[in-house]
Amino acid sequence: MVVLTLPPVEDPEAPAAARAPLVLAVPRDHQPYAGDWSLPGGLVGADEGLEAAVSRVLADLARDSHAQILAEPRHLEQLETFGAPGRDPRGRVVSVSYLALLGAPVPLTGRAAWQPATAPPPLAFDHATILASALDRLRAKLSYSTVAYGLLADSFTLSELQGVYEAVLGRTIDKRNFRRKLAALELLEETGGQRRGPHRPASLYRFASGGLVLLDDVITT
Amino acid sequence: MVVLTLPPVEDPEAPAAARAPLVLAVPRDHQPYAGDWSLPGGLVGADEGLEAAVSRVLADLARDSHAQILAEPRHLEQLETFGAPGRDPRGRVVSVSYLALLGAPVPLTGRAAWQPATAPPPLAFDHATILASALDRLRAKLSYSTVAYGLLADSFTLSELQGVYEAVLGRTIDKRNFRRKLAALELLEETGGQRRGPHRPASLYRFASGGLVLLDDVITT
DNA sequence: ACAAAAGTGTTCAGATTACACCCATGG
DNA sequence: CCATGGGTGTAATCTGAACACTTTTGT
Repeated sequence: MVVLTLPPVEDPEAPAAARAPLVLAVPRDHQPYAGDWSLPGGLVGADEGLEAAVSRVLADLARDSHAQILAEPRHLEQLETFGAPGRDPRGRVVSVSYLALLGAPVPLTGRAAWQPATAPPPLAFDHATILASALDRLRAKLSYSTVAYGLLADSFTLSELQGVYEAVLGRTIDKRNFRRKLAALELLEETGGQRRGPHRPASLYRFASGGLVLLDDVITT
Repeated sequence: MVVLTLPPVEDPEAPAAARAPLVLAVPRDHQPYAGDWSLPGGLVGADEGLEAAVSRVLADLARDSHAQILAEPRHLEQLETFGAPGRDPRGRVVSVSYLALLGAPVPLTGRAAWQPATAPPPLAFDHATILASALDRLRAKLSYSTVAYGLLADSFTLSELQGVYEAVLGRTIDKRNFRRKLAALELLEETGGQRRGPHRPASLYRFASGGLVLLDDVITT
């Protein structure tokens, strides 16, 4: 289970790539790999669907961390399945990895913690591989779908949306071109609300079609 | 295991969509779903990797069908993992599906047979879902990668390559634009060989980089 | 008034589309 | 000599990239 999110913007002057994704990790205190971090996971019950097991793992995490929002990620999708013999020294384990996206790094009270996803601490088993595959998938999907919604609140400003693209793709995007392209795609609708601050207020938007939409091609501007 | 290929061109006048992909299927003679067709598969051994199990299943198929080529598909990749309880009435089964591509529908001597993938006979279990997901993936991937190589021989003419795109995408493509784009991508190299027939000989090409290459975007012409 | 982010057009280059004819060979 | 598929160019349009200033608010 790879749970990813983006930290809030701290230094607006910092390069886009500096706002790196965070991943939810749990420290291991038993062998093997004691002291390393691991991605949360769990066994699938004998009569449990894969999605059901994912929900259960997330619900447990939410309880342990006193962060209810973890139980309802904004986006959830299956990634790869890993089954090399020897990936767990204790015996044969096949793991079906899932990607969960959250709108913000909610504070966690338990042992789980947010770690930088692009430069994580040492990870147990083949979890570094699993994490890398999740990040690749996320980056690829930003380009041809609306997955960005998974990393935002229900309503958001155009600058916030642009910030998600910049943070995940690791480069800056031209504001005017970004907005023009977005307007042409007709995916967003104004909520009517505004985000206020020590500056001109920004209109809030939402994705017109709640969930994931695949595009022919691409936000690359 | 979804093994796909394309039939040879029969009527050059027929619309591109008429050359529909074929899928390798095996008739079931036991309950449940006796009389239906199923996708080939097998159990993963206790100390066997997933890829190793796939190779074994393919090798068995190749032996039963007297078609050695089945054991070495041109392309192989993991697809989705299916684990809903009740997908097999006999008990809990989790299936990791794989996509294998072949350059041609080799003749089969055993019980396995080629079936039209887009309008298959009744399929057992959730195999229709698995097949549909494989076709979706193949179509999507043609647009942003060189998977087409999986459905061709080692060397091929530009018209054959174009035929793969037309058959899988189900529409015709302009010959001159297709070739111009391909030239710009610099993915192909001439083998020096020629394909002869009752017409001007065609130069043979191969993909310069043996395997799969992902493109920024797209052959859409 | 000043700082901060929101919002908005135009120009240029490269890419994509549409479109039709001659060429080389086998039979 | 004819049928068959192989191979090639150009003009019109669309799309993507680069680029800077004015507006609205909070303090």
